[in-house]
Amino acid sequence: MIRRLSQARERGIPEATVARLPLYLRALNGMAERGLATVSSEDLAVAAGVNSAKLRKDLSHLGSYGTRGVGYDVEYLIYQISRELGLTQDWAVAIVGVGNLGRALANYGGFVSRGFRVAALLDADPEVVGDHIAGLNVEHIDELEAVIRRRGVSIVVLATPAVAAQQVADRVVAAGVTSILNFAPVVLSVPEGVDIRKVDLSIELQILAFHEQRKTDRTSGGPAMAEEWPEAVDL
Amino acid sequence: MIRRLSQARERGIPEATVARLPLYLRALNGMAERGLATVSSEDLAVAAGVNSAKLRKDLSHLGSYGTRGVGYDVEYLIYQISRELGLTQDWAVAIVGVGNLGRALANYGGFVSRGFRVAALLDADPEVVGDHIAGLNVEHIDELEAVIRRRGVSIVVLATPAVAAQQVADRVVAAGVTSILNFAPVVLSVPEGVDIRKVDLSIELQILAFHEQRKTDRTSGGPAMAEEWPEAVDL
DNA sequence: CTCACTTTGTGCACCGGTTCACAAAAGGAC
DNA sequence: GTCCTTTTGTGAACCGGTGCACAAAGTGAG
Repeated sequence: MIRRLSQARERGIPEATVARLPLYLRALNGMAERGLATVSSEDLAVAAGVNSAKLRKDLSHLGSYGTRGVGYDVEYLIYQISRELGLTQDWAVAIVGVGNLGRALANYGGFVSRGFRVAALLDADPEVVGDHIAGLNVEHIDELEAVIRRRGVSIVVLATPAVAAQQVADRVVAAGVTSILNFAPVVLSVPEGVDIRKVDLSIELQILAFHEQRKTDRTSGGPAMAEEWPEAVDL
Repeated sequence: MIRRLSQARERGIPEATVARLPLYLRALNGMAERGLATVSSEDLAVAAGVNSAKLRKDLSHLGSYGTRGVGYDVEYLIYQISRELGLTQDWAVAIVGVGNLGRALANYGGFVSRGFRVAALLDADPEVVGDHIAGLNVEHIDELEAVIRRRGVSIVVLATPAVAAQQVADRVVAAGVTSILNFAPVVLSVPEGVDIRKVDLSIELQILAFHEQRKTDRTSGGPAMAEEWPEAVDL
């Protein structure tokens, strides 16, 4: 029996689906460790914290890998998702900026585990250059282009101060890198074709604060709406 | 002239808008520092990296704070967004888990700067308890409930290992906290009414890898689609 | 074989969010 | 005052994503 692979995934998986595939993968790995051979969309959906219809639609974008009346083969599905995400190959990652966050990222086990390998740590501070962190030698930012080229770095993680981020991003892009994970709290501008993902701790907290405020407002009467706003507010 | 405040924001600001307000706020603060008095939606949109129509619609959810033909008053808009996000009050944050990531978060300046104050650091490891980090004494996780109560903690940041996260989340919720920022790579289950936001470094990398693979696939011909999959793949 | 049961894959209606495009409003020149 | 310019605020079309609900496809019992 021939699978119509090119039919189902001929062009483009929805972005929302791509963002959930790692979630499914993590749940599936846990199941594989516990020795489960097959799993229903319902069970996997619960484990991943999503709706089961959504899960089935997501998986249908990769191809028709389930068996009606049975479910999905855990190992096979792990392989298919891994391949789709590109985790069957080895990605060399460079971390720029070895402050507290950069250090944390370098030591973060989750990076190394599946497909990703921290291939370089770079910093501008001569005080930090030469340090050994997570088995790696911290190199000077001047070496950026050479390191990217020599070690085949294709993903760069920016953990620099905000002021340095754009400048480093420009050099990284010029060196041919097209995937950047940015932890600096700035809006980076990069040419078309370069993918940027942003993780912003303070934004996450502010969103939480908004909802928290709503919750507490509700219990203590409506908000006081001043017509004039306090002129001497210190922001 | 009386502003119809309760009209525009009578109930609920769209979630997508809330997520962008911190972005606008950051851009506005930069402009205030540079001494700008007013700003047009176009300029602010560019600084925040969004479409100007979207920005205007977002701001219109807070009220009608612009002046046609002129733009927005920078200071006034900063105040309105800050108030809407709940940043005019002081939020006590506890960080649970003082590993590399917890340490990085504790030292992260962006937390303290606007409205947030790290009020406690907690860990289960006796080796770490008693350490001084970022001017705070690391306390034992047994003190969790007491610390939350005594210091009025309303937001908890989870930076624990994955296995401990759910357990800590349960205790935190039982202690009355309803806002959690989770860095552990697990799907937490919490009762209705508790807000969870999740930051997952490895998921971000996997999404980047997916797009990176697409880009490189395109340059080196279509992907080779094996009908049989390698049986002895090591995942 | 047929029948009963399970579970996938998907058509379709719905919904939140984005974007365009423009009327309404404000300011300035005269 | 009128006219022209600028920029906001929003109606309406559009678009991607969600979830219901069900037909199709598979298993297993008899």
